[in-house]
Amino acid sequence: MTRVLSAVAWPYANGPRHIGHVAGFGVPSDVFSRYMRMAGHDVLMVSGSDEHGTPILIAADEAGLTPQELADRNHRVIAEDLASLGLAYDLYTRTTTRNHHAVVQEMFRGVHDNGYFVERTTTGAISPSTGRTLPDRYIEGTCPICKTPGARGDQCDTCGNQLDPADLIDPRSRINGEVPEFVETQHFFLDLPALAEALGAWLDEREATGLWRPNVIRFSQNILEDIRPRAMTRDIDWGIAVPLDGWRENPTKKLYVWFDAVIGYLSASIEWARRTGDPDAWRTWWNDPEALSYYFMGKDNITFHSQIWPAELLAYDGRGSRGGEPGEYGVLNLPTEVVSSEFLTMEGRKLSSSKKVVIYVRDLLSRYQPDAFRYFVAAAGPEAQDSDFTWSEFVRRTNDELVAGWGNLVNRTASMIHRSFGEIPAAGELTDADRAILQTAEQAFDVVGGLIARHRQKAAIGEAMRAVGEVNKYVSDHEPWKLKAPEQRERLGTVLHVVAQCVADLNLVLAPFLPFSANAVDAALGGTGEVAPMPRIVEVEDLDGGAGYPIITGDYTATPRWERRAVVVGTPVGKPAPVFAKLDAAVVEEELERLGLEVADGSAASPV
RNA sequence: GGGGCGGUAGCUCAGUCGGUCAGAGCAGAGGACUCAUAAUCCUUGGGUCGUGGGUUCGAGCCCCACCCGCCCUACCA
Repeated sequence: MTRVLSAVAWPYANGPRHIGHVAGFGVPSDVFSRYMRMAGHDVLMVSGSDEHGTPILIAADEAGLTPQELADRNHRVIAEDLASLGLAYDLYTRTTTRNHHAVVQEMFRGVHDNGYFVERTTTGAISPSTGRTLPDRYIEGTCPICKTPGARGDQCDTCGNQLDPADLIDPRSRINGEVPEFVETQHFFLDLPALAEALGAWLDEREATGLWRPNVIRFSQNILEDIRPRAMTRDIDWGIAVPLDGWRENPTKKLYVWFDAVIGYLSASIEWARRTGDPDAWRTWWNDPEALSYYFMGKDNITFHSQIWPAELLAYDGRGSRGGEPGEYGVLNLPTEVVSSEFLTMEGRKLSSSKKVVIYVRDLLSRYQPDAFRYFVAAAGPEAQDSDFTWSEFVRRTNDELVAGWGNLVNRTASMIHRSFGEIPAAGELTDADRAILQTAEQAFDVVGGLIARHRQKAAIGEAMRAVGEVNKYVSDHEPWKLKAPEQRERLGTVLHVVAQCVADLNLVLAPFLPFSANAVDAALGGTGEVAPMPRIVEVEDLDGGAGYPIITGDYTATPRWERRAVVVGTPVGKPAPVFAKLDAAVVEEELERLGLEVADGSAASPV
């Protein structure tokens, strides 16, 4: 047994999350974590809502709410959505807890005490009325190069040139239209050059394992070449206070949201431990060098997980070129693997909440089964390259593969057993063909499990579905519906027993991907319907006296093992109800209309 | 501008060390079967592997240039 930390990217709480987000970090991390639990490992899966930073402030202003009110609202929505998808977190929390603030401040002090912050004075834009930092991209004006109005402070979308916001002609705040003020301001910069050697050594060691996806390791090594100190504080009044005298009291100096967000993996582990009643329980995942940690995210987050976060850990531990000592958390493990997904597009376009090219998780789940979406993501998601979600493909995958392939196998199996025996029949003498199909089903554990462990979920579910096809073929080849004569009854029982065993095997193999239907399939074959434990939302008190909030948690100790469980002869099997809902072909048009797209020629969509 | 990734059948995508690597699924065509949500099973057509060079006995695979798409570019998260 190995301890495995599943560190899942923290959704940003400026609004509800769309299917691209959960396809990138949600489904893959849950499939992996469920599998690792079944394989007998001690998994701790943590995440939470990322609630600081400028975009939250802006969204709150637009909604007429305080940032905390906005974060409260969105945290709840996001948590409910993730739980509805069956994502089995041990703890899904948030960054506005007092526990998180305290852990972040301890990390800051550790890094500071070890000398890995440098103070620098920079020129930055602020909003005169609020004193808040105005990030480059929240300033707009006329491009000094191509003279196009509406250029952003960081880049002109028209001519593509990178800009300095101070050079914009007639600069304005995109937030409230006022003229930004450029002021000198003091900030703490993480001294990444002093950590570069240690980061490089860690990446080289990781590369040597051959496990990281090539694009992730190469990208990570590449960004090391031009490494500079990076500001870890901001002029903003929403966030975590800088825990130093003279800074702590300053209401407009806070820690950079990314400095605190990645620490969430640690703070959530600590919060989980405190809630279990064993406050040091997190240490076996973080201080034991044998423990493994996997970080799941979209590709836009790689730099924060393969550079900023390990740099924070190395600095806290005192493992950079300036030396130092670990703080009270001890020497913390660096990531074993940064598992990054690519991007999901929709109908050929980039998903964008602001441009309304979007399907929110909640909307999807209000109309379709979570497992249908999970299946699509596992089978056709952006695992190693961008992939496209289209409604026609979603309907096809659901109807032709899930319903017609797997659902039908379950249904015909249960139906025949119910009609002919009413219970799981005993097997008589086995033929070579019987043994062969049983072997195929049992081997699926090794084949599929090995692929999931290597983060090759598309190949993994493909192998599982290939095995489903072979069992369907076995049923067709052996035509149990023709074995009607009394002297054929033992053979009929044998065939149905074999099929029931194969279905039970493949159900466990598919359980990490399709947890809801795994329970339904188990029940259809007379089981208890509890092969895939589900997460739940719980309202909790803040551990340190702050406001209460909802979390996702769950008890996953009943997870079955990743191996064949012999079906029990005599288990009653009732008349089955279909496990998967077949989708009407009309949903393609309905959904495209909802998106403001129209069907062009049956499959492709074009703008209205 | 710089860095990275990708372009393979009508569609969506696999192709690990250069050597059965021209592949799968779907869509199309034909057949078998009727237990099952008209589901299942069998057979079958179809590709200049983005373009142009190069290395090699041999190149989707390695090298160079170019075209197209996407990501990052450090004060969005």
